Amino acid sequence: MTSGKATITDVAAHAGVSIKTVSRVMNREPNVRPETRERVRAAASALGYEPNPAARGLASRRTFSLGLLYENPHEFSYTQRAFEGVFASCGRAGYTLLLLPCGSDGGAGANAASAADSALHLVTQTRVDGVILTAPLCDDEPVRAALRGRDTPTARIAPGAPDGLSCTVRAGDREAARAVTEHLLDRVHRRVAFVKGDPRHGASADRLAGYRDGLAARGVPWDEALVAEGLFDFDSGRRAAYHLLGLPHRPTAIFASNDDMAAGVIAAAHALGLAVPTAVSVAGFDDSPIAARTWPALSTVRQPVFEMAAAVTADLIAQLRGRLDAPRHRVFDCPLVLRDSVAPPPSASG
Amino acid sequence: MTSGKATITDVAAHAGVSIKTVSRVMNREPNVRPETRERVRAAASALGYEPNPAARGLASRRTFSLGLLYENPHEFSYTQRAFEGVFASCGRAGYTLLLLPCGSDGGAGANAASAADSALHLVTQTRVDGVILTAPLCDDEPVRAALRGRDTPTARIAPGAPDGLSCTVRAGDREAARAVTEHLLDRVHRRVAFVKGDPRHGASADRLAGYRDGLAARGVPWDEALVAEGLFDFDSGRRAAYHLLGLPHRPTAIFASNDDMAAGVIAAAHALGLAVPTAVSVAGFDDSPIAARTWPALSTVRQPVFEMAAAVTADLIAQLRGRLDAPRHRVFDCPLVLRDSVAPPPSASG
DNA sequence: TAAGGTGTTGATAACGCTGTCATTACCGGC
DNA sequence: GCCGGTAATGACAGCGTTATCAACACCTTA
Repeated sequence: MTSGKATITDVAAHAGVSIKTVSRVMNREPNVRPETRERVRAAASALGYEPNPAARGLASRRTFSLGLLYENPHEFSYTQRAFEGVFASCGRAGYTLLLLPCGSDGGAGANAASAADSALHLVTQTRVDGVILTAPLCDDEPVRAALRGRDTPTARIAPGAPDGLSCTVRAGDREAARAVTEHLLDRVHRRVAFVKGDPRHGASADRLAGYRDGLAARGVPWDEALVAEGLFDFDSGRRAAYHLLGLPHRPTAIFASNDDMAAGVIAAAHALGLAVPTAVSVAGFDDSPIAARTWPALSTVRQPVFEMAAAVTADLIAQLRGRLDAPRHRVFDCPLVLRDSVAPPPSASG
Repeated sequence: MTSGKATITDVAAHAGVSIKTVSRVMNREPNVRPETRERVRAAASALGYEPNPAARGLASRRTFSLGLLYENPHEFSYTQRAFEGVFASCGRAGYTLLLLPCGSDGGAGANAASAADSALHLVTQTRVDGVILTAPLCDDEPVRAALRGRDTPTARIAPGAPDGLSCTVRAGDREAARAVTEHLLDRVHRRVAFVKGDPRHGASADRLAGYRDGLAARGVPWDEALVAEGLFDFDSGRRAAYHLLGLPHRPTAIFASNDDMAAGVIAAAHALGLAVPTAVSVAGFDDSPIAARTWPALSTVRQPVFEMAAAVTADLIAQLRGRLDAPRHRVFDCPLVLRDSVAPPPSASG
């Protein structure tokens, strides 16, 4: 194992072929005699040869790397789980991943225009072959316009709606939210409140719609008073819960549309001296790590972020490789995860 | 703003200079007349020129990118906060960041040998200029040996001990752990238990030493029975708490050496019907996001991961740029963050 | 046997930049 | 006015790959 300074020329000389043949072997191109292929392989590994990505990129006008754009997320560790999934697919395909953080102010008011600028800048500067957009960037029109302008192939994780241009994955947000709502209605009472998510996320509207669906399915009338605003972060969940639990006729269950907000709801209930789930039931959404760490542990919906991210990334790479038959849009099911934050059905009917 | 296909040759022609001069301007090299520099700048921006990183890398034998090696972390969001800090410094310096996940099995028994292999492979394959190692990889001897063998400049975030070769940042783990212990001792009682961290992390031993220091400073004898094993994850914290709180003469305070374990301790206490902090006080370490999300919110120690990561990265880049006078080792202070999980001093002395 | 594939290989020109070194312009001092 | 030194600029050769196209070997088929 020589130090990795061998070049393709060295390998060619060692194997007694031209550099082009070595290139063919390294790139798994067809039309090389198996015997030749093997000889080149042997020479390459004997010399410890590793292709130089810069030279490869220069000659082929490709970088074999993708960019992952993200904003500092409210959603607890959602982004990191997405990273892992994207990585898994990149690794398998021999791609490299560049992370491109957007909107430096990790706070609430990330500036969309500047996110687009930084996205554009980073994409042109680093010349990635494709870009992956996580929520809420995937629904950010300026960012998307910038990318379209550069003809950058794009994958989007959890956008509001698929389009004709990019690969997308989505969770069955609406169906899952409906299932949670029905679960709550079946196990507890009639007064199930809902905490909305950040309106910039496409999923927020879907989850709200699912809540309405669930209500309708169980014949419970929609009550505007039981719907509170939220931003997908802990604090907004807590605030919403203080509001909801302070209502004259307070809800007996709160469905927060993500886990971080649900954790806030639990904290607020504790602080108000309301036991969970005895006095209030709580449900979340995502099955993020925090869901198993609250007390009581959160009943929620498992959003398979890792698998979703891995899948779109694979689709994007397939597309980059010219496979036009690759799937473009996927929807993942989100099963219920029942833990301890929802009260069992009352023994006497309510 | 033409589409970014302009090359250095176009800019040179447009500005009426040689490509070498354009190169000088783009690289901020000295010895270019201000007037010339300005003319080139104007031409570059008129043409929307962006240097091609592959060509640059090929010619200069540098990639202007760093690799960040990490393992799937037990520590809640620690890694992600480190990412952000590393990014901040990379962005400022015009470097790009490649994430290199190690030890694919995200679980407890990450294989050290394979981590070294994958580290080595990724480094040689992507030819990064330098590598940043997060805990516990920063103390992994096979990984470090592999990097040394390639002469890859390295920065380490939170290693057990600095060395002569790499840039490092560490937190004042020992001092902070001592402060927590003293705080607990001062506000509560004599029986303060300790939950150890993952022995692979250098910081674990320091925090334990700090606990001993604190005990000694307050004249409280060391009691082996009050020290439980842990692995920095929620479950190990919960298990340790069940053990500790089941002791005949149980502790009245538990100092878990990170926040995720402390969250486990709180969950266990709740489950056992012991109110926090009335019956048991709990303290954590890190001030990770979960610390503010438990109920009651966790008193802990703020480890400034973002700032630490940003600092080492800047140091590493300085070194890559040949600045030999750049700082090599930093230690950050970790202030106490007092919240609601520690009982106030008893009105009658204990 | 000749014509026309198909599979396999190589020579050589890019790719867009930086490094090296040569060249020119300009300055001050004697 | 000549010399040495330094600032400013450019010519040109790589850097290590891939792409293009030509060349050749070998098989069919007529």
